Amino acid sequence: MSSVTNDTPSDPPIRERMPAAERRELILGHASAVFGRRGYSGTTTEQIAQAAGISQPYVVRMFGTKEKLFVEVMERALGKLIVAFREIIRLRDSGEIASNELGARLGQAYVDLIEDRGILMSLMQGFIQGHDDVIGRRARAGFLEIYRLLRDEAGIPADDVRGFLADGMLINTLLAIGMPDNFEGDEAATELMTLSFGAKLDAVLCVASEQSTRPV
Amino acid sequence: MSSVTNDTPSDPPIRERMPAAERRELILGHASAVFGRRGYSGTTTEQIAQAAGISQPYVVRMFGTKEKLFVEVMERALGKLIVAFREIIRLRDSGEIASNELGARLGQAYVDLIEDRGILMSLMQGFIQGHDDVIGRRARAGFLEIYRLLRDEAGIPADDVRGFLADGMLINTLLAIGMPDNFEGDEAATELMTLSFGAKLDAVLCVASEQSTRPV
DNA sequence: CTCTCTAGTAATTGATCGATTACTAGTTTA
DNA sequence: TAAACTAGTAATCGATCAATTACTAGAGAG
Repeated sequence: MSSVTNDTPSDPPIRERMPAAERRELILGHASAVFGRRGYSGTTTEQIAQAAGISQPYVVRMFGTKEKLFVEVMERALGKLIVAFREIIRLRDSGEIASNELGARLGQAYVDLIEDRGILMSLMQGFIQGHDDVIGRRARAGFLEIYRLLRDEAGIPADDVRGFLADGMLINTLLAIGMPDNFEGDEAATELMTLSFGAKLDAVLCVASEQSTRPV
Repeated sequence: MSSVTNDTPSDPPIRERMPAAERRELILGHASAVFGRRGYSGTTTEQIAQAAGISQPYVVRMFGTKEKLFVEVMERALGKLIVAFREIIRLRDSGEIASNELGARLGQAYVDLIEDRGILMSLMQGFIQGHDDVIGRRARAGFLEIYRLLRDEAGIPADDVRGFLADGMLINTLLAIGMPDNFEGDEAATELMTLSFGAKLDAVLCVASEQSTRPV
């Protein structure tokens, strides 16, 4: 009797048995969503297990500890962000987009990642966990990796990179605070989100209404 | 036998007995520091009690629940932020500072609040807790309160307010990730912090070295 | 001096959570 | 087809934590 409470990542038909590598990726996806919403300490391995439709001990045994799972989630998120940015830089290098468009396109690539909210949110939850020895160290390294990527690989002036990251942190904060799901037509909230999410606003509010009415 | 492990807020000589109102404020100060570092779920009432030099049940009984204590910490932090901003606006209204300086002075007022890191950090920990019904609701209201204050009372154009908040969120993230305490001379980290903290960089690194070598 | 608050603690409790152990069913291989 | 490995679960354990209870000491009022 597998009473399963599935979560965001587009529930594929519940399969009973699955190669470890595939199960691993599935767990990471759900863990990303739950950690992203509830934070590291606020998330239980049981919540992740339920989201992934498996038993709690299996989650723990596959990753060793909750902490190791969280670090893997962070690394996966960071990896996806870096891939997205590098792709834009590649398009610039190959002349497919103009140099003066680079910043805007990178910004769009960032906002596009909201679609899977777990990516940006689990990263942010890691950033906020700076006091933890192992998570904090990984988070700082990851943050600086992004900074160097934008400055050195993309060739963006340092203070523009700072501004870019600042915009990103505001976006993260608005998502983490749950503004898209709970603004209830508030005029100030609407204005601030319009300015922050730009053309992606519709998508953000759409993803919000999908993901807000769910358990976990 | 009062074996006391005091925390940041400039340890006054340990007094045995104290009026409730005074004790309350003392607890709020220490709770702000601990919640700011470890987050809501990551903090135990015992850690707050040790920081404040009292017993764990006393902490709980004075505020009812951990959640109520956290909300009070948030409200106190928000209050201090608003007071700081209103003071700058008042100086502008009374002509003591020029209108075109307003943004810079508000920014400085924000950065000055880093001195007591608990204020900005406990607020940020609240922002990140958007999924929680009661904390999230309060956090959203507080965030929008700051937005309206800057836009309507200070009269700053909406998109400049957005930029201002973005800069603030980057500062918060750099503090929360523990960059000032752990950058270890890294070139990129130094550059980013210089750009973000500006003239306050020295003070930030100083507070860091004071507050990093402590328990809790 | 004693009565009565007020400020505080020690002890404990029930719930929760991460982790471990011991098991089972399904799949592959020889 | 039997052996060996892989994918999974159920049961449980020890630790931790917020909260409650029941107590004690000190200060002020009469």
